Formats: sequence, C-alpha cells, structure tokens
Amino acid sequence: MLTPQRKGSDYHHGDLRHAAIMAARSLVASHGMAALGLRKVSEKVAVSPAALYRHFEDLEQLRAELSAQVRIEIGELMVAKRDRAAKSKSRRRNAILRFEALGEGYVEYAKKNPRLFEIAFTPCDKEPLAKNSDLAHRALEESVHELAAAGLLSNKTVEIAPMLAWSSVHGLATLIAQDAIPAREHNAALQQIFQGVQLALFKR
Amino acid sequence: MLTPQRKGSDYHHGDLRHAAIMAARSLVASHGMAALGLRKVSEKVAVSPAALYRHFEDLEQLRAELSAQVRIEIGELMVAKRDRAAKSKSRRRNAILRFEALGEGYVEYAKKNPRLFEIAFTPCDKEPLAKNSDLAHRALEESVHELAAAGLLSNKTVEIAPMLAWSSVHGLATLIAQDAIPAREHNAALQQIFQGVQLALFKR
DNA sequence: TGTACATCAGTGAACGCGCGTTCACTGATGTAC
DNA sequence: TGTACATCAGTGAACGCGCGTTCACTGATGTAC
Repeated sequence: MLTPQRKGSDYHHGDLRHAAIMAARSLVASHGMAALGLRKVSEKVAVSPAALYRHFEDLEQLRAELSAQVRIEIGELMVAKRDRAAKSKSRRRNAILRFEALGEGYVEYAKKNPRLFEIAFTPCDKEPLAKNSDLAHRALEESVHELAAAGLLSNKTVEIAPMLAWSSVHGLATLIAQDAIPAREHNAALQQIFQGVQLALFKR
Repeated sequence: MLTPQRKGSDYHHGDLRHAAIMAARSLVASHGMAALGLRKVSEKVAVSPAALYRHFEDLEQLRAELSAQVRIEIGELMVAKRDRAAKSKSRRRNAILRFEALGEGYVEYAKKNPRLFEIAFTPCDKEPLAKNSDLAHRALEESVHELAAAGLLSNKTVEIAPMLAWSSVHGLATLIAQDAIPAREHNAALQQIFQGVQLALFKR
C-alpha cells in the first residue's frame, strides 16, 4: 500500500495532481511560461482535459501551484548546497562558505532552469496550497545570523545584509536566466558579487 | 509639413508604426505582457488587423520593438535623473550623487511601470530595429568611470563595481516590479543597497 | 497648373486553430452489513 | 467472505471565443510630364 497508484487499471490515475504539476513543470522548462496550457498538460499526462478540474480550480491555480513548486525546489537546492559545503575548522570561514553556498544554489538553479526560474517569481492571482515556498528566504535569514554569531557583521551591516545579498544574487540570477550575461562570464560575475557583498558587510 | 499626418483624411494614419507601439505599451502597462495581441493593438489604434503587417513582420516583432522602446525609456529616465541630480562643490560628492541617481531612475521606472519593466528584459526571438536600447548600461559604465576619476575606487573595486551595482539594483527593481517587497519598504531597501554598494566599493 | 499613373497604406472578409471550461455520463473503488 | 451501494475520479463531446495570419481589393498620395 505504499504506492496506491498503478493498481492494474488505467482508469484512475493515482496521483494526477502531482503528475499534472510535473507535466506543467516540463512544459514550462522547455518552452517557456507562455506554453503552459491546461489542454497541453492534460495531453502530457494522458488524461482528458476535464479531469484536471478534479484537482485544480482552473488553469491559474495550476500555474500558482507550479510556481510554488519551483520556489520550493530553489530553496531545497540552496539548503542542500549549504549542507554539503566544505567544512572548515574556523567558525568564520564556515559561516562564509555556507553563506556563499546559498547564493551559488540560487544562481545555479536559474542557470539550469531559466524558464522555471522565471515562473517562480511571477505574481499569480491565486494562492498556492503548497507550503515551504519561502524556504530560500528563511535560509538566507539564518545564514545572516550565523555570520553575525561568528562576529563578522557590525550592528550596521547586520541590518543591510539580507537586502543586499538577496537583491544582488537575485539580480544576477535573473540576468543569467534572461540570457543577459554570456555563459562564460557567469562564474566571474558571481565571484565579483560575492566579493562585493563581503567587502560591504564584513568587518575589516 | 511638420506633421505629415492628419491631412484631413482618415484613410492613411500617418504614423501607424509609432502609434501601434504606443498602443502595445499601454496594453502591457495596464494588463501585463500576456495581454499583448495583434488584434487588440489594431483595435486600440482603430485600424484593421491586417494594416499592422505593413509595419511589422508579425506579432513577435512588435513585441521586440516594444521591449526596445521600454529599455530606451528606462535609460532616458536614468540619465534625466542623473543630469538633474543635486550639484555639490565636491567632485566626489557629485560623482556619488550622479551614480545614485542612475540607480534611483532604474528602480523608479520599475516601481511606476512594473509590467513594462518586465517586458524590457524578456528575451525575444526577433531583433528590434530601434537603437539606443543599451543606454542604461552605457550610463552605468560612464558613472563608474566618474567615480574612479574622483578617486573613490581602488584597482580592485573598479572591476567589480559595474557587476555589483547592476545586479543589486536590477535585483531590487525586479523584486519591486514583481510585488515581492511591500511598498512601504521600497525606500529603505534602496537606501540599504546604496549603502551596501558604497561600503563595498569606496576607499575608506 | 492639370492630369495620368505607379506606389503606398489601408480595408474587410475569411481561414483554421487551439484554447479554457461545462456538462451529463460512467467506470472503479472502498465500505457497511 | 460476498454483495449493495455511495463516493470518487475519470471520460468525451460540445460550447463559444479570440487569436494570428492571408488574400484580393481599394482609396489616397506624390511624382513625372
């Protein structure tokens, strides 16, 4: 009973809701958000268009759900990279490596899935049911606390840290996703931003 | 002959090309880029849909033209604000004020015209004919030179300045355009970014 | 200055298409007895 | 364990609509003589 789906019949799908979101995901990933359509999703999942109305109010809500799904993926990639970050004996160095890993994860997602990244931050009319879609933001706040606890931030810079880090990394990520920066410059750009942010924030 | 249009007849429009771009502009400004359509534009300009094909290859090229138009507007607002920036007797102060004015213009445009801002950086299949659409970027480069000439930048920071400034301001602008930051925090956020960028770049 | 004519910039009707959504329906499932 | 039945998750046909684009056309314009 671990997998209630695939009981031998094709009539009931088993987990159409999730399958539909993943179909939408792949549609947007390869053809952009304008290619997201209810009929296209239903075709990809091999189900009649009307079936989707058992799981989503309408197309707009499917879009909202996909958008939330992508935000979750971004957050998960970030914390995965953070937790895999090289460990150092220095507490300060550790906090910095973990901080950078978050930014790397964010940019990496945008680079690998530019069209999905786009939909993550496009405002929707409907609210998604999915939770955990603010994982990225919470991880950033935590990381700033780590930096502060390691004595790297002043009273002044601890205040501007979240906004500066968020804006600059988000800016780079959107520029990369929109193809505004040539691929060969991606790494240099990220290093420049890390340098800039750390020059701004850390005590010297 | 200053205005070749409006000769008394309605049959020939006079400047349909420009009018169409402006109609597209207002369509996107008030209803988002998904609302941009060839028929809607033709209706707004009071012309048959087919007429637009005298001036644009297809819808995609109209979109590219609008996108370029918006990039020009952004650049123009930036240099306008820069040239209107408060003059100070200190060369350094002047360079800083002009630098900040560029960033303010960028963010101001995104705040006032969020949907247009969005289309400015959406990649298009077609190349626009319009020129001057990289005004913003050139103005930023100039401004960094001014800062350097005023002795504010080191050899190291002069290199990272364009990327850091561009990313962080672009990031803030997109976050604002996408409604990810509450209006009452806009100003504080911009000040934090200015502080951060200057802490990073300027000699101390 | 007046007229013939090529060129230009529109019209309007039609095309086929894919879209989101609705509806009455039916097959499969799980539960109560 | 077997059966009746309510509930659930699908089907499939149809709807009306607005879309981008095409085509043969025509009215207006400007130029050559």
